[in-house]
Amino acid sequence: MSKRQSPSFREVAEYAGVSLATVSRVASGRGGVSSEVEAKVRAAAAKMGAILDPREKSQTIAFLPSNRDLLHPIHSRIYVGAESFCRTQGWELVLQTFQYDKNQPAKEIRLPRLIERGGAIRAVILAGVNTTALLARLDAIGMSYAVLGNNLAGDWDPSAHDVVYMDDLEGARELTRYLLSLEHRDIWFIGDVEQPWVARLLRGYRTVMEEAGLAPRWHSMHSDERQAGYLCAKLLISRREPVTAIFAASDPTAEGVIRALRDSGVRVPEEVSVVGVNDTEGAILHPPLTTIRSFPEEVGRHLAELVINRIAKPKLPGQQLTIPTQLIRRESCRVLAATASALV
Amino acid sequence: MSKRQSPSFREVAEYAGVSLATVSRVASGRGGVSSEVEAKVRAAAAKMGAILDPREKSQTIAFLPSNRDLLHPIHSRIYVGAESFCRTQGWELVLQTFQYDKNQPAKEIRLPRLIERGGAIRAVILAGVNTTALLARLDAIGMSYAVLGNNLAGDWDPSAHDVVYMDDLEGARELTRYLLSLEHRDIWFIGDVEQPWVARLLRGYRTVMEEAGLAPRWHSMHSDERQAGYLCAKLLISRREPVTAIFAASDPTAEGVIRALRDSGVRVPEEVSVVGVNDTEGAILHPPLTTIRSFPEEVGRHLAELVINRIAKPKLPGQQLTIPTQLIRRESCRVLAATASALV
DNA sequence: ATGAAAGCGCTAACAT
DNA sequence: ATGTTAGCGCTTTCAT
Repeated sequence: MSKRQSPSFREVAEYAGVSLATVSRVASGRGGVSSEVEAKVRAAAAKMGAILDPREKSQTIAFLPSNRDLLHPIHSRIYVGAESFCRTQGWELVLQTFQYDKNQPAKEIRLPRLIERGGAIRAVILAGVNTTALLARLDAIGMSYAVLGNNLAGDWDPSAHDVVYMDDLEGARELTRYLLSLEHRDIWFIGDVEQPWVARLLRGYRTVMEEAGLAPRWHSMHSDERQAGYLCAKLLISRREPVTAIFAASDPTAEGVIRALRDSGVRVPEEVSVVGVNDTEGAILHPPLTTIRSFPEEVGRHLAELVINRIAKPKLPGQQLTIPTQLIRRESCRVLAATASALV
Repeated sequence: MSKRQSPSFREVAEYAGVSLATVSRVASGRGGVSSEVEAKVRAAAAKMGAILDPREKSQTIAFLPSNRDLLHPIHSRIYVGAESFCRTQGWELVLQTFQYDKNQPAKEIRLPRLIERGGAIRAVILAGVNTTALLARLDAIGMSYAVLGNNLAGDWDPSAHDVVYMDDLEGARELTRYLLSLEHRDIWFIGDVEQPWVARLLRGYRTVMEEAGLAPRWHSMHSDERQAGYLCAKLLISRREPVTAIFAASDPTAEGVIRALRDSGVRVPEEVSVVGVNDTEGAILHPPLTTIRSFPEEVGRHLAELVINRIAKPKLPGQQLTIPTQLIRRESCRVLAATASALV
């Protein structure tokens, strides 16, 4: 056990030429201190290596996949990537699921106790589905954070924050272009459009379809991803919609779609091509699924890097980073041949 | 903010009829206090609702899936089940992956900082792959815990601890019996036998095979589960081993097996039946996989229940709980018909 | 092993 | 807005 003790408030006070009470006031953020004196105190503390905020002692960062019941594989993998980077830097990373209402104003959000109270947690990585109110809440308590940009609902200005994006918008465009390159024209989009990232995928799909002079068509269902895929596909079939390819908003959704098609005697990819998103389980489906890979471990690594950098240099302007996706061509798509879809 | 303050050491001292210093000594565990006086102090503190151990203030439990690089879906789901139970009881649950050497003695294990230091964490749930040294370490620092029994290597006495088991041993027996009931006789077991839970599955398989007067046969490979399945199955094929059914030690392993068989032109289940374990991805495979379901959320719930109970009643004898598994019959198995396996 | 008393680090109350 | 002073909660020292 090292005796490494940080200088006391009394010592900081002497060094800064102020009273003990003033240092205490600065440290507690209770107010009643002029900004000049506060700056003087903070400068003194920094120079002496004194710790005013007990959080500075913590070497632990929190990873919050907010507002998700289950622990999505993507988020597990983001955590794993972030954790392993943290470890190399001497930091530890704990994960805690937590929920708050999407309409809750900043002040009313009850943060996890480790974050709210005491100096247990030094900084936060936000994943999951978040609102700007949570960012405001963290700002208010002076907690540093980096955030996964994809799932942040509503309007906000990313430039003021440390943000990492998975480039699913471009991924969706690439996927759609790929289907077009296979001569498909009757391409449907299936997913829960209420989810912000699905809305963005839809946007990418629409852009490319419209640029190609085609009518984008989609069906949305707010439900379990897999089930939504199954039910939406069944619906398309029963309505005898013209369709030769289906863009599913996730791999599980694609799995549901494929199962629905198979149950209805429609062959994949011979009659209908199917693509998914994220490459979470595409490799083990039958047929193996064409999808876009989104490198969650890499995303986690960068989130960790940004937040650790933020801790070291609080004044730094916010950084934004976009991780490209990669089209993974497997066997669930086929060039649209003379053998038209059974459904047309 | 409520003013609920716990009684001070001074008050406890007065109540117990000892000095402030003695209470401080008891609280810090520094020693130099007779056991009678210590008991008197603790009794007084308990009666007054005073907090001697700062951990008592914490309402947060840690979930440690130890020694696993990735965050296995099973462990994610155990966490989710445990977290949601904790939440209903007013507790929070944080997850942290952490590694230690299997040969490390208790004293040398570096625990996560939140657990080692300060009063951040009240108790621990151990999942992942653990050694008895970690249990000893937690005992030494007076940290309450419950442990997932399946993955604890080596000899130990469960009766002294709070343990939850997934009954994979009986699951393996049931699965083997099921294959026997389909007339299979040439049944191979594939998995990484170095993993404690795989060793137990193998034991269940062997027991039933031997009771049926059949020779158990297995192939082990220390590798990625999926890849191990693929390579072991390929090996069986290339060696032209007689085989009509394969017991894979996990669903991913079964997926590898099925892919290897398909790549070699062997049809599942027509020529070879395949089963998996844990039902993590069996439902989305093709053909849908017969497997045993192990209810990880339920396991998590019970782990949380045991550890919360332990906090409330530290003197209670250890409790052990076994969660049964369930055979899930899907389409990857077939009654062995006159059409003998292509490999025989 | 225990207590009395001094000391440390911080907060709170009060004064200006 | 800042300093002075008192006080709280706990640890440490020293004496027995």
